[in-house]
Order: sequence, then structure tokens, then C-alpha cells
Amino acid sequence: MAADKKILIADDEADILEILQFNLAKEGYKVETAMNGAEALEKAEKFLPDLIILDIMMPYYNGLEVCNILRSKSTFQQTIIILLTAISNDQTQIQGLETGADDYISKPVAPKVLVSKVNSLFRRMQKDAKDVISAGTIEIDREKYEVKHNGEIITLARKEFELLALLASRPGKVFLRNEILNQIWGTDVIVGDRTIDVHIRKIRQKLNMDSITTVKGVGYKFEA
Amino acid sequence: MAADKKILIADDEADILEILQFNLAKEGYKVETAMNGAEALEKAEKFLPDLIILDIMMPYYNGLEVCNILRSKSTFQQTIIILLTAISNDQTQIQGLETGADDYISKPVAPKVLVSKVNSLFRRMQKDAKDVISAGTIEIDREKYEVKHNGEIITLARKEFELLALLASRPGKVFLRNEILNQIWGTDVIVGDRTIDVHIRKIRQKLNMDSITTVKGVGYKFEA
DNA sequence: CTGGTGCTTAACAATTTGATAATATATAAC
DNA sequence: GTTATATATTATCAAATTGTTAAGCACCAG
Repeated sequence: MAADKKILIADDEADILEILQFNLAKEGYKVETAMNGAEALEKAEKFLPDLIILDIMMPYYNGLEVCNILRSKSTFQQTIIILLTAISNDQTQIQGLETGADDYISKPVAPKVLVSKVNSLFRRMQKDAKDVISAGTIEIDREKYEVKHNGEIITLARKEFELLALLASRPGKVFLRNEILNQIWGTDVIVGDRTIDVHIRKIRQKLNMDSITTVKGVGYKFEA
Repeated sequence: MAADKKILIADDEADILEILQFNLAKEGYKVETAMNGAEALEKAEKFLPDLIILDIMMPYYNGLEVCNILRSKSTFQQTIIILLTAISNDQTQIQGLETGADDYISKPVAPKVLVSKVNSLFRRMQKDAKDVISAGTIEIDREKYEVKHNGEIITLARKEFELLALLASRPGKVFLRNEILNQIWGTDVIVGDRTIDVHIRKIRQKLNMDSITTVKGVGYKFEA
């Protein structure tokens, strides 16, 4: 379940660090630790965690500062950040949320609470995350206009991209030629019969795999 | 969590309105509703929502029109706008972005999807307001109007700066040409086709690196 | 008034894309 | 197995898109 997600914990109290580390590691997460703000920043850069837990009260950059610095870097825009606060003071909590933290937990921390919060944050972020279609070894990101095959970026021209995105939007479904024409070329543009074939061919060529199946007399479908 | 953010929903179907309203209110948002375009405009002025959800197909000004009108007023420049579209047609989606919408959701809408999209948009917008963006070796300071590349200060003219800041606000995302025009030149100014290219060229020249990628037929994107 | 800067445009070059035609191959029907 | 039909493949060309350069205008500081 935890699928080797990486977590960085920063707290200046060694015993708390240990308890949290133990409990999260038990869940299957890969955990690194830091004892102050500066170290947290350093390790974050190297370790590239998916989630970071920051104690607010730490030497050399406190938790809020670290959070701020991280959030200003594009690398950490998507990283989940949880703040640990000793005081359940409203001010601090609000400040934390303004800083861009995703959640906060007030000390003392019950390990069970932390673990379940971490799990649920991962679940939530996954849903929220992004507008990408992923099917098998292929990932299609509409926003970035980018297709990845086994992690490798493949450059598709506009029509090719749209065609693939359309087919992949519903894996398994057979798209009639007319359906494809309407969706991608619109109803007022008229193109010859072979045009679709040619684009399909180019996609197959570039993806270098047979993920697009021809259903003769009907249309095409995408499958992982 | 939702910190009394205000949301306005406009749709002519009463039941959809009710479902969405219920789900968003449950999350802690303050929700108002409108059943047509004219009413949406009216309520927007009074209620001053932080986020507006517009069905595209509505009587008395459709969603696209309402979006256009709102965006032309300075009051609503910062307001988040989501379009609801019945058709998953690319054309409509692209038109929506060109009109200045921040996102679109295709019907039928799963309440959970909407809620998480709303949450993530609020989070994203919060980040975008950041004064300092840093991506890779580049640092952009909105307040000082200053760009640093490897610590070295690079002087960009205003339009150049704004263009770079826009692209860098979401590394990886492809900005359509019209999206760029709306964001930087506004909806009422009309400039020639090559203007964007020329500015892009100057930025590339001054930064002396290929961090801005052309996606032919679509737009430009910034990458670290 | 003058020189400099920023913004836009026009004109042209360079590039990429998408569509088509022509031909080959595959598939289903008979 | 042959024929008719649908799709695959390939090369080619026109159209669309972007890159580049230089020039013109507006504006501001000195």
C-alpha cells in the first residue's frame, strides 16, 4: 500500500523522531530524519520525499520557515507537508495553512493518529493530484502535453497527441471513425478517410508498441 | 480548513445545483447559487465569491459569456472560475481556457471530483500568489521585479518579466497563446501574432538557456 | 531636443505539421 | 482460393506555425 513512498521527519527531539520513524517505517514508508531546519532543507533536496513532517519549533530555521522555503521551489509544490505544533494555538495553525502546509498535528502526537493522517493525506493527494491518464506503461499529461512511455518522454504532434489522449481516455472502448472525426476534427472540417490511419500509424511507430488495436470495419481502441 | 471561502454555483438544473451546493457546504464553504447567466453576474457582484462554478449551457448568458464578462472586470481578475461542460469536446475545453477559466469539469460531475478539484484549486492559487518563484537555476522575485539565473541578476523588460513569471508559475504546464494573451495583455487589447514570439525570443536570449519549450500548434511551457 | 528603452509590427526564413494520393497488405465474405 | 473491402504504409506537397531580424513609434530622463 505504502508503495515505497518517502517521508522526511524533522524534529529536534531525538526520542520523538525515533518513535515517529519507527511507526512510519513499520507501515512500509521509507523514512529519513533531520534534527533542525537547515538539515531538513538539505535532506529534502537530496531525498526528494513525497511527504515532509516538520516540527515548528526547531533550531536553524523553524518549521514555518522551512515550509515557506520549500514551497517557493517548484520541486516541492506537490510535496505534502505536515506541521507539528506544540501549542494548539489558532494563530499558529492559520499561519501554517497560509504558509502552504497541507495539515498540522498538535503535540503530543499519538503514533496511530499520525500514521492514519499520513495514510489519508496520501490518498487524498493522489485523487486531487492531476489530470493525467495512465494506462499500463503509458502516461498522458494533458496539461503538459506530454506522453511518457516507461518514463521516457515521447514527442507527439498535436493531432497525434489528441488522438492518443482520446483513445486512452477510455481504455478498451472502441471509437468509431466518425466519433474520432467529430471529437478531434470537429463537425465542420472534412478530411479524407486515410487521414486517421496515417495518424494512428505515427502514434504506433513512436510508441513502439501495439497498444492501439484495429477493429476492422468499426474503429480503433486503446489497451494497456 | 475551508476558512470561510465563498463559492458561487450557476447551473439551470435545480437538482445538480442542490447536490453541488450540499457537498461544498459540507466541506465548510459558504455557497450561493444562481439559475442563469444574468443571475450569476448579479450575485457575483454582491456576494464577491472566491470561486465561481459556471455551467456552460445556461439561459441568459451562457457560461462562456459570463466568464468573459467577469474577467473583463478588475474585481474578478483573481477569482477562480471553473466551467462545467456537458461535452468532453476538446474545442469547448480549449475555448474555456482561452476565455480565462482556471479549470473545467465535464458532466456528469462526481461530487467528490468537484470537491477535490475545488480544494486543489484553492491550494494552487494560494501558491501562485507567492512573491518568489524558484525553478531550477532560476529565481523570480515578483516584488523586486528581478530575475536571477545562477545568482546572477538578469534584467528583463516588464512584458518579458511578466511572461516569464507566468510560464514559471506552473512549470511544465503548456500555456495556450490565447491564455497568455488574456493573462498578460488582457481581453480587450489586441496585439499581432508575432508579438508573443518576439518576447519569448528575447527571454530565451537573455536567459541563455532552453528552459522555454515550444509546443507547436498549442503554446509554450517553462521547464527547469 | 536627444538618446535610450520597451513594445509592437512587418517581412521573410525556417520549420513542422497534416492531408492526400498511390501502393501494398491484411481481412472477411463468398 | 478468390474477390471485395478495409486498413497499412510510404512518400510527397501545401498549409500552418513559429523563428528571426530590423524598423517604427511612443515614452521617459536628462
